[in-house]
Amino acid sequence: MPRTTQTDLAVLAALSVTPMTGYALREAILDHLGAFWSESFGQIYPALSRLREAGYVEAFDGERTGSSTYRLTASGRTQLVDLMREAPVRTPPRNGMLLRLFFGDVLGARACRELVAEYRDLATRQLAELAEARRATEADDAGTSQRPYQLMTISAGEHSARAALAWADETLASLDALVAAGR
Amino acid sequence: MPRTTQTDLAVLAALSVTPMTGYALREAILDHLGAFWSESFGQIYPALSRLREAGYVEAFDGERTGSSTYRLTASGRTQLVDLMREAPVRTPPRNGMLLRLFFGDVLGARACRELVAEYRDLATRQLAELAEARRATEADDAGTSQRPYQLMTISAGEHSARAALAWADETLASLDALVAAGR
DNA sequence: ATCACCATGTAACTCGTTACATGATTCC
DNA sequence: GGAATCATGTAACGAGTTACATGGTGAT
Repeated sequence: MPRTTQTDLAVLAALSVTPMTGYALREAILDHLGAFWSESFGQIYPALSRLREAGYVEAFDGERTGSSTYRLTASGRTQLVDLMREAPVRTPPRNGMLLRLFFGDVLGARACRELVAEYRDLATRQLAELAEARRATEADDAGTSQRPYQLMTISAGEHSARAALAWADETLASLDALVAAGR
Repeated sequence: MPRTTQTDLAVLAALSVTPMTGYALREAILDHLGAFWSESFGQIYPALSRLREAGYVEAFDGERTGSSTYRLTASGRTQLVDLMREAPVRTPPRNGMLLRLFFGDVLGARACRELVAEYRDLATRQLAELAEARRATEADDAGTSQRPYQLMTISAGEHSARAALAWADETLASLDALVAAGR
């Protein structure tokens, strides 16, 4: 089994939709995949060099001097499908908020309340962003074959954010009860 | 702002409950925090050395030769509280399943269905584990001051897993419709 | 004795971020 | 001409995993 870079997969997948510069790639990933994926420049540029050497993408001069736009090659598309078929890599969980809450008696109910309240805000913001993304996706006439899949990922975010919200409300109530009961 | 290791926080927090060996530490983290935290030996042992040099933990000989049990010192408890008060580190999201689903037309509806079905299974397993954890926590008479907090983290897992389950069911139906409509 | 488990530790490797350096273009 | 934005790239750093090496203990 050869090496598999998660970044390669994301980059090839994004380029399969439309050719882009490295800079635009990052923006596209942030805009469209931001809820469940992220890449930084420090990953994207080395990845593009690697993929070009492997023949999976090719660069052609962009509109500006000193910028190049990348497009997927035929072998790049094959590689993309291969990478997609590999089992997703599970990132080991690391939720700093829940870690702190688990040991909440060290921190005190008041401080925990703040942690959870912040988490609730985050979920609210995510819901708003997802609503916007849903509207944009449903309005977009191009790429109708991609739309149902994109809506599924948006729905995943919505389910998750609503669950976070419900949990936060329930937990804030419990924490308030703890505070009222003399910490 | 000095360095902050996530691992230090987890280790100090776990040792605040009861003294342990490095090996037991890993088991405890896996058992009790597994749903939202993870540490490997490669992190734990160096962390223990570091923390001992800093005076945050001290080792005393364990029951076996060649094993030492670590306990939190007074300054370690102070440090623990300080670390807890720091804002949780946000891990950038990386969900390989959703990445693949977003570009689902590259992969095809059938393969996507399998991805989602696996995800559903995972959520089901998590729910079972959480039910067990809830029972164990509610039955445990020791450390009653920690119990409400532990139940909150269990509830977080339950909300999240139930949301994953609901989404998966909804999405499997959509994918079936796509397959039926001629892929 | 041998197997399973307890226990410790390190080295190699991958991944990923942040900060920095650099420069072009566009808009005002 | 100055600011914001587009664009590329690298170096330093931190975090984390896996695999390996090593040995003690307890039960059968």
